[in-house]
Amino acid sequence: MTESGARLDHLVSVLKGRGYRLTPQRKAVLQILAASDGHLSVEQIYARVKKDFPMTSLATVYKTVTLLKEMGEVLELGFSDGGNRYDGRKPYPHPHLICIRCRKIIDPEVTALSHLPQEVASSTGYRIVNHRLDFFGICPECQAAENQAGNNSAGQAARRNSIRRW
Amino acid sequence: MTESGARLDHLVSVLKGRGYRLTPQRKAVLQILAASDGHLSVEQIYARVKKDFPMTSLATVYKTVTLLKEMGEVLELGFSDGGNRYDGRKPYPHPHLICIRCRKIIDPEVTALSHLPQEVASSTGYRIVNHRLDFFGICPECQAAENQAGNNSAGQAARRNSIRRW
DNA sequence: GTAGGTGCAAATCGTTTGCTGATTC
DNA sequence: GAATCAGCAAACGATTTGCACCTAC
Repeated sequence: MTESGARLDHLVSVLKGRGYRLTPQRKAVLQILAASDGHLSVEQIYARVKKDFPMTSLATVYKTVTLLKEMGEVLELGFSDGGNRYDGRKPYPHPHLICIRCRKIIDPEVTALSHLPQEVASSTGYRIVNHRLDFFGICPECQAAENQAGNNSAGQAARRNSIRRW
Repeated sequence: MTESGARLDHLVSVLKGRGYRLTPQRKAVLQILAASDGHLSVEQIYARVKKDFPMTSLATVYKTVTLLKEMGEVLELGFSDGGNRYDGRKPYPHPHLICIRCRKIIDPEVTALSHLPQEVASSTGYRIVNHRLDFFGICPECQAAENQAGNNSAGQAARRNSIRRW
């Protein structure tokens, strides 16, 4: 069985185990989340679901994603500008690396972080339940594009206009 | 001179140095940011500004905070549920510890993190320009409150209802 | 005097919700 | 056959914006 197939089976069993119904729309969302690279927006999920179920509504996608999030089977990467992303394959805290130009997100390997929550808990008395580590930068492709644009004013304007919040 | 006084002078000089006018409303926002604990919401800033300038509008507070953010003099802690906070004293990346019950935010001491951006840059080819590390947990006060509430159903309902997104 | 800033209200946009008819189990 | 779910459209809430008037310089 494929990795995404196993993940899909798990999601289905968790859903049914809690007494939720497996509608075609939900199954489509689960499939997409199980097979994704882990950084989909709701709009992206919606677009892919509609290929199979054109009458699916955006609200249903939101409801399903929220349901999975509450069950701990999807990790929400929330951003204040509304560009939220969802990871249905690794629904536990892990570092992310986000390109501020093209919004691509990857999972970098970062060493020796597992002790940090315990360290913070010990020094502050807080009970740590979650954490998040994001790096923001410019991916190699966007760096190349910027270099190619050179120092002409059009390139500078493009760079100015691509500044985003995070 | 006090620390917040020095910080205020710095903010004023940066603003004027870039040709921006120092209006009473802006000065009030700068004072509050310079004197704050570093984790104010826009609404909190607005409420404090209005004590001195009751006719100040929320839009002006937003504009001033955005201006300072673009100048790199305020750190925005954006959250996807809209509860954004602003730090006018330490406008550079540093870890935060957020209570998911009362929303209190403190700056924990976390060791040996400065090498991480370089490590990620080396292994991925990204040019890292920013990063963010947040810990989410329950502060000692809220832990005590939950223990006092005990295992009665009212306490459990209170805990259920206080779950927030992050 | 004038460019820039303020206040107001309306617009924006991702997300949530109320409701009615349809569907899973 | 019910309780749950989907679709729709309206509501929501933080933030942004257009515009007419005002004011710091």
